[in-house]
Amino acid sequence: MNEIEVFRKYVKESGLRNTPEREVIIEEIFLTHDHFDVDTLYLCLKNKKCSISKASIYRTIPLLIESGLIKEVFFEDGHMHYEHVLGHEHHCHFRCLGCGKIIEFKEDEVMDIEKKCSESYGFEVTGHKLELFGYCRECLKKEGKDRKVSTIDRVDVD
Amino acid sequence: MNEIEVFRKYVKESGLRNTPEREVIIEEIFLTHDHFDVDTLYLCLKNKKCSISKASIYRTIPLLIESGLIKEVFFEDGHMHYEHVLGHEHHCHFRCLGCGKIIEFKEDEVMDIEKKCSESYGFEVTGHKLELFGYCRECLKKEGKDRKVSTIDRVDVD
DNA sequence: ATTATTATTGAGAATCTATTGCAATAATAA
DNA sequence: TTATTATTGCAATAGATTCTCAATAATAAT
Ligand SMILES: [Mn+2]
Ligand SMILES: [Mn+2]
Ligand SMILES: [Zn+2]
Ligand SMILES: [Zn+2]
Repeated sequence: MNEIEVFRKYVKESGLRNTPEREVIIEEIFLTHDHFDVDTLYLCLKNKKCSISKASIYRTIPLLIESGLIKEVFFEDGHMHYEHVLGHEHHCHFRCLGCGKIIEFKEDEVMDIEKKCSESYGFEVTGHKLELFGYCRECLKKEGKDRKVSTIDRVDVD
Repeated sequence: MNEIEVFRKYVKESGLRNTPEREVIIEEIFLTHDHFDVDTLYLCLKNKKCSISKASIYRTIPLLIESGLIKEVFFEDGHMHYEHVLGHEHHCHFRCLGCGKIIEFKEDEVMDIEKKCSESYGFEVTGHKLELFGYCRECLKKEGKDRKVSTIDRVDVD
């Protein structure tokens, strides 16, 4: 089931109505794997001549979250940033405090924490959000700082 | 060094000036361990007759973050929520999607992830934010759901 | 197909959060 | 005590999101 089919199913089951505007929004969001915010999405569609009002975009976002197509990633510069979920493996985010860059990385150990938390507190954990802060390799080089822990030059994990 | 002393030191070293307004804000923030937002802080001080303008509160928040006294915790209901840091052990947050409750818990394993991330990518990791989502014990009981993983009734961890 | 029902749209107004300009005030240094 | 200038409070502003409402169109019923 692709993103459009998922949304159609969700819409039907929720007693809502599907519209071309919503499908255009979904298609644009799933075109790239980048993080996005309402304004860039709005301008992007405007440039492609398939302009959709901001109100409709704002009204569609909660539906896309509810249907599991997108999720909130981080709040920055006064507004929320999102990413699509379907077909995009779960990952964490590293934010460089030097250059502002966001770097994605995969990390399974958080699942252990989830499990431990379930067992210990009786929670049902359905998801998580992990963000690391610090300085990226480029910023460390630029400032001539040394990395704290290691000097190995690997990029692969797991 | 308590929070006021830390702030005085920070202010001096940064070439800023300390003011009674700022100390009132800090004292209020360190009165309880609760999460807070600008508006509740403002109203709280207003009720205590030590009213301080919202502009000053907004202008003080970045200084408190910079000096390491508070940090951002989560963005909810259209605005940021904070907590004080000094004298408050680092912890993660579990958010119940049922009742909205935020539950704090301690978790050391994230440090391993930080370390692994440093070593693998050459980042200098200075901090993290981990949030788990799901349903708390009370909400699970209310809905008659069963917990996924365990039925043990412990609350202590580590 | 036609009609009825009502969710959705777009435009702009309204609301809410956060920032900024400015004159008065007050913290620090000389 | 005086000079310097950061800070304050207030009001204006900017920016993000929600809301109002009339027109439109998706779905269900006929
Ligand atoms: Mn991402
Ligand atoms: Mn907390
Ligand atoms: Zn960087
Ligand atoms: Zn709950």
